[in-house]
Amino acid sequence: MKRNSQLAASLHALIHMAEHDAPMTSEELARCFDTNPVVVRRTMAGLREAGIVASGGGRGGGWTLKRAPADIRLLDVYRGLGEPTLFHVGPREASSPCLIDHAVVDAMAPAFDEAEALLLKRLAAITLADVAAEYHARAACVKKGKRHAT
Amino acid sequence: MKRNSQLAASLHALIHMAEHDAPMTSEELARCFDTNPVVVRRTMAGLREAGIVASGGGRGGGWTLKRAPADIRLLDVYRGLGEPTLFHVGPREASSPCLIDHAVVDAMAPAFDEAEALLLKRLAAITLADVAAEYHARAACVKKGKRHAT
DNA sequence: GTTTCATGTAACAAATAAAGTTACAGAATC
DNA sequence: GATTCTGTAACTTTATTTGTTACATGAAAC
Repeated sequence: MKRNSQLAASLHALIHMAEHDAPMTSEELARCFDTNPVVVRRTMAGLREAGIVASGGGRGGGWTLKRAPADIRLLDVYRGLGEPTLFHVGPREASSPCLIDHAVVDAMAPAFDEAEALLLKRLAAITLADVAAEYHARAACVKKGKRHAT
Repeated sequence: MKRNSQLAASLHALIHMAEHDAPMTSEELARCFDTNPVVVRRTMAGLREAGIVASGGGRGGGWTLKRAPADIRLLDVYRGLGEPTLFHVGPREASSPCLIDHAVVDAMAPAFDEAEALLLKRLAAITLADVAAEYHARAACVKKGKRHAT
């Protein structure tokens, strides 16, 4: 099944913005992921409303972080994207009037709810600054020629 | 996004089979979910290989449970379905050579891995017998006229 | 104030994947 | 041997995301 990559892509974009002094245009960002400027704008629109990024038009315009990276939790980004459905698999709405269908949904739901709660908790514990630090660590390794196996 | 309902549908089917003495044909099961017999066979094929159900052709043929409901964990069913991707959202494979991409994936992965582990653990703790019990409880309520709000 | 460069958004096209369908071969009962 | 079921391949349909085009709007530079 096709995976929703908005969250990963957004984080990627946000780090680029954090590492960049001037605003970045949609086109610059689009080149980073090999996608389309309009896709970038669409995705960023939600993050702007969530107060995570700001956009400016005209010459020298583009996208900038509105908060410090340490102040942006992955959960915030996820929410800014409109909280897309987390699970592929899962109890669909009990569609039929069949009681078995309801029993199945009720039996499965707690497991998925718990997993979702844990995931959101973890996403709340990671900030953009953490991801940036991870990136800098990697960049330092590469400079020293200690490239990872991955 | 479209949700993979195979797990919920399979469980639904398995309960029907548990409640039914004789083998159930693909067509009977298909009617339960308002779907197609071929879809049922396709889904059940994996469960047969996992040793959860058995199928027989010819007159009086159809699908039967191969193990006791108390012996069938939801996790087994999930595995029998080929372990479809659990998450919609999530770190895609780090596609670009960009180090930031890798950093993002590495930062997100533990959160998703933990959530997945928890979910699988919960699915391992629920058996088909539990779901059947949930169903019987509901059926009893309806008989007594104490229908749920849901 | 006009030009230029950027976002904002609507409308449409392409790509992808699940689900549904048709068709027919193969196996088990009667 | 006829009937009734599964097994499976091939195709169609449908839903959703992603990509694209087009153009209106707004901000800075000159």
